[in-house]
Amino acid sequence: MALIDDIPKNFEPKDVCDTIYAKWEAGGMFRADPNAGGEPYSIVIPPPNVTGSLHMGHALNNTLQDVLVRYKRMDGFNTLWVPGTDHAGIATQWIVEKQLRAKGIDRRAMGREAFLETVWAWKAESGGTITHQLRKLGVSCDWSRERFTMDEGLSRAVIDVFVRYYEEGLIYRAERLINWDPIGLTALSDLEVEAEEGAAGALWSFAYPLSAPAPDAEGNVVTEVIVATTRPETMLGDTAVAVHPDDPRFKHLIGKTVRHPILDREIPIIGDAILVDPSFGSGAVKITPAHDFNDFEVGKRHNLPMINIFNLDATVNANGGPYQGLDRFVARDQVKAKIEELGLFRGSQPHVLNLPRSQRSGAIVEPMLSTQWFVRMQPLAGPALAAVEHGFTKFVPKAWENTYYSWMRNIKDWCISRQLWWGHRIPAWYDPEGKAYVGRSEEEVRQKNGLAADLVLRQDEDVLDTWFSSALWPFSTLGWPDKTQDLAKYYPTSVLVTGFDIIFFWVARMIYSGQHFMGQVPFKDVYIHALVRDEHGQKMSKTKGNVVDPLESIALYGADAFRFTLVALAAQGRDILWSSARAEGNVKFQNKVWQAFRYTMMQLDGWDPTAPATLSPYDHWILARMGEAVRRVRAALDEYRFNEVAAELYSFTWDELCSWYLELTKATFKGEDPSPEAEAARQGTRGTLHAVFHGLVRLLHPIMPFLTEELWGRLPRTEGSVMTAAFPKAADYPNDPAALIEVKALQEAIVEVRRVRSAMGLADRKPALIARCADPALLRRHLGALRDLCGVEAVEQGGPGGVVATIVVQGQEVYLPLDGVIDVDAERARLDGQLQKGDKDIEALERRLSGGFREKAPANVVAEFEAKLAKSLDERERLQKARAMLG
RNA sequence: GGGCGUGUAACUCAGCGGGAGAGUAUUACCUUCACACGGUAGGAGCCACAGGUUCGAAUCCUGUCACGCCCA
Repeated sequence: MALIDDIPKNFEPKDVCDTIYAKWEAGGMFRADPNAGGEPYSIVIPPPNVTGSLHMGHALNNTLQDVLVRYKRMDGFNTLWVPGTDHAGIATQWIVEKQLRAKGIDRRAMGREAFLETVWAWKAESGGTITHQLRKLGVSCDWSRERFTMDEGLSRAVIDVFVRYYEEGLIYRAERLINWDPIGLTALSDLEVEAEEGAAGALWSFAYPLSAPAPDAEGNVVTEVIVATTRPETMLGDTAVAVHPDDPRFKHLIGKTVRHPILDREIPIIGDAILVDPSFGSGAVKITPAHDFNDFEVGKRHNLPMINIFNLDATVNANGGPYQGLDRFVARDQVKAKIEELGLFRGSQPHVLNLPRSQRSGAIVEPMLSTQWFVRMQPLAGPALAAVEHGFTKFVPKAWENTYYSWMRNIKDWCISRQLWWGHRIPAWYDPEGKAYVGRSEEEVRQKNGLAADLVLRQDEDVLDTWFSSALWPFSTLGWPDKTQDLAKYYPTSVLVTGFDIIFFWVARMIYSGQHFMGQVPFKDVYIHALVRDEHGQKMSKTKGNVVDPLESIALYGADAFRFTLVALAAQGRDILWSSARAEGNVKFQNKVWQAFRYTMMQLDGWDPTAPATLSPYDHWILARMGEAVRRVRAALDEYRFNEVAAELYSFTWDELCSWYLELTKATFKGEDPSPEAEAARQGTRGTLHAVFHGLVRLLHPIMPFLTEELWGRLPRTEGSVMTAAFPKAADYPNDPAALIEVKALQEAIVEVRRVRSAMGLADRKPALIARCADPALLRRHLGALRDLCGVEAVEQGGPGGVVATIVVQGQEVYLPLDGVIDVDAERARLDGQLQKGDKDIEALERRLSGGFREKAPANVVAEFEAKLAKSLDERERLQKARAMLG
């Protein structure tokens, strides 16, 4: 039975992918062994939300990591890719709360422990979803090392870090103005607040009456100070009015007071040059230190009282007097009405402002005075900045380093406590007086502080920001704080692959955490990829408007073509617009590889690697081209130029291997010549076909793992999995300049003959043509190929005569007698077209070569263009002669 | 307000100092024994606009316009 009979006519990913993946996983092929040899190459996965499901961003992110890991694994590195998931505190807690609410259950009513049990149950139920979806993508991560940010080991790392930071004075508890989410009822970090830009608001002005009228510089009596605000309700918490100390309009009022028109209190007028811009608004500013970050700073500078006017749900509290109990926006309207009623309203104008919103709940964030835990950032940021500045960690593309720098240079202390239940509980205990003790456990706290056994301690109710644990991911997943083999072998990791949206949230925090606890940055490179625009409809809506589900895409195109598409689209830039047309094109590519393989297998029937074999120029040529392709693919992979990897594989496979080499081998196999020379040639070509496919399958593997595994299993003389076969080296494929020149000449001849045929309206191979030229040696060497690829049956020696079409190959006229085949007019028209095109070329080249080009351009460039011009001129001359002969 | 990015063929995008590229779509011809998910040949672009640097600019610089993102 012939080899090809075993091979299905088409590649069916559905039928084989799951089986292949299961075999890899069961075979332990993803598993890393720190004791094995090889230079380490390690990656930690950006952990997706444990209860999430795979979206296009994950698909891109993990495909790129898998490409790198598979490449390095094949290339002899000791490779580890650590997978895992993130507990995603706020997001997960809210999902579960919502589910409970649907059943009419309130989490507070059920209590902390019962609630956490419910969350764990939900995690158990849905937690496997995304990791199973990742498997569909073909990722080769070491599932035996899968981690979860809340598992025992990582929790221990979190507690340890908290305690160490605390002991070093890098974590403190204090009352500060923080971002408060009045719907989620928790503090947020600065990063969890997003600005809703361009919200329509009003700049609303009112007057504070002076407690005692005062004369101004010109002696006029001043009775009020006008202030403007976008949040009138906050006047309930005003504790000052600020003016610029040099503003002649107000200078004399500094130190005087105004009367609060609603609440019975005096408010000082202060001078503050930092906050007040005399040219903005009235030049006077109301100050609400407890509900505005700028005002808070003013309050600290001037020792102002800080009056909190809101409850945690952003209703007005007792300090708001008559408005107590009202929602902040209801209170706003009532305050405005009251001011108008009091005759103090002084106008309003439309104002565009940025509304701070909670990233999770969408609530308008309220700055609130609150006691929370913070990480002191300055001491950590310094070394983290230096690490990138000195290149210990490199961002690719480099431009992202500026983003990192600008954030790190202006970094503020990080509020890490969250008023949630799902997360790492803060390891702090309070005695009845409220004094905090920090330690790894209540026992440790008691022991360390010599607390009496009967002293009641109460653990902090709050949990840590999820990113606090994510920040430790590159070393906590490797076993830290224990000194593990994994840690010794695989830290620091080789590269982090992630999107630019979490440079601040995650990348920066991992860098300083790694430096602080491991003494080394956590990764050498950070590859920042674009975001796939689709599901939020930002740009995708233009064409389809639909969310693209990676699992649907995998079902539709197969994981390999899907991955190939993502890689091909992964060029530098900020956006990737998913293109189903590209995906469809890559399904065709996948099929092309399959069909080329079928052809190869057909020809490998009768291959005897031990038989005498000689290589044709075509064999030498494809091997040389293969070497070049390997060189380029490696270079592109090494520099994270993923789209170039895909483009190179595509064009080598299709445009060189399939379009030329496979076609050229047909002539070799068609000959029935039984001579030993002919048989040796056939064996040589069989060996070359095998060598090329043996290399190509490995070269394609990192991007198309399933297809290549399937092919590898069918290709003779392979063993094991392609996953662990060596990645091709350029040196495996000898260069052969003579073959390159020879085949280039042949290609030129074939293309020229085909053009004549096309222009004459002739079919590709019929009728057969004869070529005639002065020196037929070159063409005669390739008669088989000429016959096969452009229907030239014979090459004669001779000149023009009769009705001929003329082409120029390698500077030699080649005549194609066309007596009785075409009329002269058609050839005249064709030559005129050729000449016109040639004239355009010559004109462009002459223009380029004029001016100062010869003097100023580098010699090699000058030579290159002069050669081009000479060739074009020569060709034109020959074509003109041919044209003249036709009259 | 500060910073960054994008504007290239009908569509989606590469290229980012040396004669304009890919996929899809499109035109003509071809049911050739790997592949019609194919083959052969072609058409299609003042590379947003205006200046400048250079022998040479889609590519570098300046400005303008449009769209997008980040930070305050």
